[in-house]
Amino acid sequence: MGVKERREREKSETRDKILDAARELFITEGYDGVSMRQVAEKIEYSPTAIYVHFADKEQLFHELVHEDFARLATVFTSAAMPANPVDRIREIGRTYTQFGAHYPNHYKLMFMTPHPPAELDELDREIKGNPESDAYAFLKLSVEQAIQGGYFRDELQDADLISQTLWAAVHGVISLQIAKCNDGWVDWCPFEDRANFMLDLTLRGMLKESS
Amino acid sequence: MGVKERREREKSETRDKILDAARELFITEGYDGVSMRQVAEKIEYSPTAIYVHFADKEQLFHELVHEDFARLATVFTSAAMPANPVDRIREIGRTYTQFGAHYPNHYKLMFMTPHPPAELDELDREIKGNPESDAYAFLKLSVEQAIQGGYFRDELQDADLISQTLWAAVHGVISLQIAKCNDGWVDWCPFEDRANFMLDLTLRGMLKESS
DNA sequence: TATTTAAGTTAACAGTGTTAAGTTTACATC
DNA sequence: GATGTAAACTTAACACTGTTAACTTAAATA
Repeated sequence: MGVKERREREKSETRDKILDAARELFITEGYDGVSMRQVAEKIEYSPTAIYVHFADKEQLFHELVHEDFARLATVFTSAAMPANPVDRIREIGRTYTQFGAHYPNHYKLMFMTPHPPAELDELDREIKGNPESDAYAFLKLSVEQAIQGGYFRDELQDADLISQTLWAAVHGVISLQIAKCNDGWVDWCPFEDRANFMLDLTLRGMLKESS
Repeated sequence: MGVKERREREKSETRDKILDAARELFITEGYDGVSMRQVAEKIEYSPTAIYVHFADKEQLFHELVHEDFARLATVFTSAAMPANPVDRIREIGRTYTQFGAHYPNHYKLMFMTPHPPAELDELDREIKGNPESDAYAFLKLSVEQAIQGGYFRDELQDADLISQTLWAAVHGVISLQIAKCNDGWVDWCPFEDRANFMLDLTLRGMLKESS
């Protein structure tokens, strides 16, 4: 009676093939630069075969985004993260920055492209809020520890507000870099300088002592 | 001999009609949500008539972006801007935030969509660097005044780095709001709170006295 | 009046995401 | 072993996209 299992395994294998091909293309070519036909050709299936596994292009993309959210969270938890919460926040920022600089198309898909609401499924609800699989939750945990450790000024108590603002700060540097790196209007400072300065600035704005 | 002038005027009139129609559609529907045929229908021309005035969709979009850059700069200079450079920087941030919150699709086009390099033409070079028509130049001027006024910590001397980081900070809040406002993963704090906190944080990180 | 110029149109091409209908193939049941 | 069923996959097609080439039209010039 292992037939059903094998069939499911086979199905999820081609599903994964689609995901892998799509990821590779999306990363290099961007969302609009990739067609369903290209994805199909890469795995030597007909274009419509994809629709057996995914409702549409949007959902295929969504699936990848979720996978890579989780992967980013893994990097956060696995990497040698400092014990000190403030140092850890800084390290999260650095990791996040590198992720964005390294995979700009990927980053664009994940954080710069508005998606329709897209309800959370069962798996999502399991991941959400878990610091080991949810990057935002990991950041928030570190912020909470920094608050409890008395590192931040006393009036700063809202871990969500602080986390979201830190995130936005680093995201601002990355996304501006991706969207505007070669427009002629602004003479950009080196990306790394901007990223470092942003982290210094926001952390200094929150820390108790201006050592 | 005013024939040539009249013809040019007529041509630029239909050109403007195209721009106005395109703007209205782009703002509400976004770049990908608008087709050349829709723009054409709105002004009751054939789709290909647009190509007499613009090389392609990209350039039509580009033209709008430049116009609105200039318009934003006008708001900056015309509005009652505080004389104190730090207060002015704060006000610039507020104005910019409102612009983004009010015209998200517009903002997306201007600051969240990567464009090809697109060389500057004559008009562009005239605008660039002029605080009255170039929003970035206006911000940078205020930052320079804040540096010279001794408001910032002494090691902060690079007006470009500071301006770009301030811009990135506010941009981070706005763009994250636009791209991720209704994803289920993060329980977002109110947008205004995040924007205000970001301005407080970055300015506090730069100011001399932590009053 | 004939010629030129250029704005605007029609028809078409190659591409897109997606759907409906048909095929194939492997399993389950009689 | 023949028959029925389910589901992965394909073929053909639809309605759309941005864009080009060839044509029309109308006005200004010579």
